[in-house]
Amino acid sequence: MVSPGPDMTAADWIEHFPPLAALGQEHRDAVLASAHPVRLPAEMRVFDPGSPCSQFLLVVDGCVRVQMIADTGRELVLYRVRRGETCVLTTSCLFGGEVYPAEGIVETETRAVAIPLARFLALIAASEGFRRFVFAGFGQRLAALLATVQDTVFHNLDGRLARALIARAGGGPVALTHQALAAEIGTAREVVSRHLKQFEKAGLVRLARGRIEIADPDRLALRAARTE
Amino acid sequence: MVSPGPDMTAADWIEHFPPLAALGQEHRDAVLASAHPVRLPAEMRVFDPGSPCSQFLLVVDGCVRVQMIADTGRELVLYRVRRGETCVLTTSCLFGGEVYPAEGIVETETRAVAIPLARFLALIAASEGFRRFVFAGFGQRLAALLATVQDTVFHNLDGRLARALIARAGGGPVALTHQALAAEIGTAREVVSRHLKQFEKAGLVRLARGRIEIADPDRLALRAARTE
DNA sequence: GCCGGGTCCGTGACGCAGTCACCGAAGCGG
DNA sequence: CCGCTTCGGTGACTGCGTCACGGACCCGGC
Repeated sequence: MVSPGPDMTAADWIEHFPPLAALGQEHRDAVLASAHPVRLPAEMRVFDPGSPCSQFLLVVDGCVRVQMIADTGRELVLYRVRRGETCVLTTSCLFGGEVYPAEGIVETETRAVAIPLARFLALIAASEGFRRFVFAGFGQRLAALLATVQDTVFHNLDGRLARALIARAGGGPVALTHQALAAEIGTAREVVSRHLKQFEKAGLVRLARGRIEIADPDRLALRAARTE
Repeated sequence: MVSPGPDMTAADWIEHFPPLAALGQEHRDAVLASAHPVRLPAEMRVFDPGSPCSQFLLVVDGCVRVQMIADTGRELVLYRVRRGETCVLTTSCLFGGEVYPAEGIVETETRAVAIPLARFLALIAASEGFRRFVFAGFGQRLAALLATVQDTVFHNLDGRLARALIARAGGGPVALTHQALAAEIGTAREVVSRHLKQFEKAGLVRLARGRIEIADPDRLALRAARTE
């Protein structure tokens, strides 16, 4: 599933990865000795529900999307792992000896450093800096994850859709399908289509096949702020 | 918020708490030196959304319920912390320096050992056994938490209610209000009332004010198994 | 060109779930 | 016995998810 990239060594990557660069020479050497640099192409499935988890992953560059999938096919994006971040589920599964409860998909080509479990545990034991890095990121991502869950369970679609639109299309018109938005907020494609049509009628967005453009950012932000 | 119990010393409690008993003499002494035994009365709010988190908590005996609350008043029980367990949110907040994103309510009088952050970090650094205990429990609880979330987001009420009934009333008739069941599965009281009435008509349960009794465990279990 | 298949979107009908407003019934303390 | 509080029941309405289907667009091959 995971293979070394052809053009960079572990040392190259780690040198460009701030959290590890701050580790201190001794532990950096330890990581260098056992870490595998990996290159993950876009669209690749990094893990599925039920996959065992055997190595710690630091994302150096790129973006991995982590989502749950229902039997019916409905999806819900939990979070994304970006440059300098780690995956809370991976860490948790490593520690608990569990299998993944969700799936991970590479969104844009990703470079990462994989650290085998034994080496990871040794680093945790040896380096306070490494512990701090792992656990602080961990706590922050879990908090964000719970906020997502709370939003999905308790808040209505209008606001959730507006927030997802701003997150995905806030920087200008962007390729984005109704299905992708539906997965983002855990609902069905038809529902998103209907709401988007309302937004368009209200002059908030402009729609084209496979593209969405925010027409009135201020008023859309107003909708996004209402969390009922 | 948290005060020492009057009748037991930290040593007494730790001696009766298997995970700590397995720590080895040296680290047990370290815990003894800084841990506070606490006694939490039923109904007490241990923490609220926004509370800072400054100490690690091991539950020696009793039960603490952890739940999210929406602005509208709707609730969702995330998990319970029982004998020998720790709270995944507490651990996560400690590591990440976050505030609690949920609230904790004591269900039955609870005894616990509180370990201040500094001592907790020292133990994590020093003892592999303690690390294993903390992180293994941690991973398992996070997995269970995500399963709860998935259930709430993707599955219909019938099955969720049946499962909640079995979990709460499976051991015989029990004091249990519709409101409590609604909070358990993250819905509204009226909805639970209507479904329970259906269950009663179907001969699955017997209802009385403030009490619910399972009349036909086998057929109720069938409903609980259907996760659509 | 134009034809065919795949992806994306629109829509109506329907059923389940959440909300609101209100009421009655059961327990409990004075 | 009365009044208060908690608990449960109900109808009307809205929002959302599901199903079924069809049309629109895109991109390849011919």
